[in-house]
Amino acid sequence: MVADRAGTSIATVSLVVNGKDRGRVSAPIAERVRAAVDELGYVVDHAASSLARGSGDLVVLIAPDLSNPFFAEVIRGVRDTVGDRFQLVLSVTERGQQPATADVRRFERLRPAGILVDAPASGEDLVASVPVVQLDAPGGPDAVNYDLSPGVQELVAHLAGLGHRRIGYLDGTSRAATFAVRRELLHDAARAADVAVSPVDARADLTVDAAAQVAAATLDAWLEDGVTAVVAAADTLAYGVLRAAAANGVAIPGQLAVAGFDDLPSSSVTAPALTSVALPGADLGRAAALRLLATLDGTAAEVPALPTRLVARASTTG
Amino acid sequence: MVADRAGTSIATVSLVVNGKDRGRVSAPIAERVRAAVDELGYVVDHAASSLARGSGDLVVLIAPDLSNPFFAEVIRGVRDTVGDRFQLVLSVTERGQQPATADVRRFERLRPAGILVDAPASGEDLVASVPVVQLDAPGGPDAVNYDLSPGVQELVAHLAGLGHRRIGYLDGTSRAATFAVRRELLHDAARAADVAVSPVDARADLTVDAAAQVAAATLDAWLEDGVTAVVAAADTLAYGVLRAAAANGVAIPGQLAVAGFDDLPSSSVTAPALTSVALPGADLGRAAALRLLATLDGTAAEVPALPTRLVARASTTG
DNA sequence: CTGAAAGCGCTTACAG
DNA sequence: CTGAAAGCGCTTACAG
Repeated sequence: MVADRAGTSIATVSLVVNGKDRGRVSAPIAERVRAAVDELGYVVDHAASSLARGSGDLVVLIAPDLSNPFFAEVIRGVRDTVGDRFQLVLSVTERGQQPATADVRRFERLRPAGILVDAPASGEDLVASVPVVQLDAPGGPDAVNYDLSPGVQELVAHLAGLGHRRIGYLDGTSRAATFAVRRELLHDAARAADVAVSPVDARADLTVDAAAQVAAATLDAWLEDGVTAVVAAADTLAYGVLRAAAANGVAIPGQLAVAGFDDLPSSSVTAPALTSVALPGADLGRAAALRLLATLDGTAAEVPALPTRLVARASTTG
Repeated sequence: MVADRAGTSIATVSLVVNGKDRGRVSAPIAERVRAAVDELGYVVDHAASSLARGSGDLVVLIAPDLSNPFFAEVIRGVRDTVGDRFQLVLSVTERGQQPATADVRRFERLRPAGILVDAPASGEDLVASVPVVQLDAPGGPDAVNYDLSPGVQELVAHLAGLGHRRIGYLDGTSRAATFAVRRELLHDAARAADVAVSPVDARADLTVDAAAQVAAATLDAWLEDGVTAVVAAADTLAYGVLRAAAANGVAIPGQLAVAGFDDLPSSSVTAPALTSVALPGADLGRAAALRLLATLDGTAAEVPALPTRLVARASTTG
């Protein structure tokens, strides 16, 4: 340890550097240490510090593949909340994969203070030797979730109000539990509103390209089945429907109304602008981070589910 | 170390776990160790391992705020290349900030094998005790860059060919060097093609919302100045122009043609679809990761600049 | 082929 | 108020 060139012991330096010098180290000595630290550009070694301490100042956030811009919002919320107290590091899964137990295990090695897992594969048992908080993981323990019901009900009421009696559903291939919930809630709401959901099965990876391909292959089936509106499980999927419809001369919303989930920033500039159930990503990130911090402080805070609502735009209203 | 319940020494376990047992540990013993490891769910402690070894198996990628979906592509390229050999961890800056020296310093503590820095603030001296490769950092040492010239020239030729004689430019507020280069190249290409660039100054943060606001406030000035086409420094900025134009009844491309940089996936579904200089993000990530791996292997590979090209769509062609 | 031992750079009781 | 010492869990010469 170079900084004992301040003429003091290693232990004293450690105390000062970690701000534990209150009433343990005299002011002039602490000052000398700080000066030496500055001069030498010293920075405490994370590995050694974690080892000695038992755990470090890292918070890791494991998120699905970022091709869905929704996660950028979530990350921003986490980052703003975790702040300076911890160092946030991110990990993303491979394209189309959801975070799973193996990912948590791999990051446990880093001895983080805690782990955040966004949209994990359902049915995984995400326990670790450090606190874990899940995001958007309906049914999971220690999860912070959206309350999707109001948004979905608004959406169905909106479509029913516009006269749609039969809707198609473009699902994601994702194994995240939230997608199962979206589908179910939509079916429930439709039943209650006396709207039929077409049995035509369509599902795609969460990218515009993949969705456009699936939508192109499914458009005819939907129309033949009498579908007048398609709900996609995510905005990126809905973009694919928009693209496929444009390519095939299907008028939106004239022949087919389209809606999604997420309300991404770009959903206001699509052709036409997209109706979507807004899922405030940054809020989710903030809430989860807050919950993790509370757990670390020993003040386990229950976090209520986050509200969702419908944002109606031209892709349904014309 | 629990796993010496295999009836062997700690050292032997370490050798086996790290795959260094070839010709050092007998097969039956190695097998016994592996069995014990499996049973106990043992996983080597990263902090201790890094400490003893001097450096770990982490590769860190420091990227700007992810609200620009472009970076998701870059990350994917890096992830696919860095692969299993290293563990990729990401760090993102605060909204609107570029990676800087302080970020590199902070991650040095983790003793990564190497650090990748995407679109750093220009003028930063990003040296570290571990290899650093920069991405999209014109002028930086050890940088992997785009060759923007061909794309920009195609863009200007495209606009000139459509009869535009005076274009506006919506710049980003980002301090990343790539934005300075985009602006300069556009001016150069315009001069060569006898196209004027309007002196009307407009710059916005790289989000659709911010850009829409700036564009709304600038539209009149552009039109009064005789501008018939606007080039935005990034697609997200161009989306803002599209939104502002739609809100103000400015026809695109009739009254104003619009183009961007990046060619994001959603640029094919905007209203109208956006003309853009395509910057293949995943390729950039792959090239930079390859270069870092080569450096780590001692085989410093020079990586040529990545090609760019124009993708013309309805926002200019009508 | 295997094990005992030193050492990686810190932190934290503990003695002084 | 300060310092000497043990120990965090590994890896790697080194001796056997």
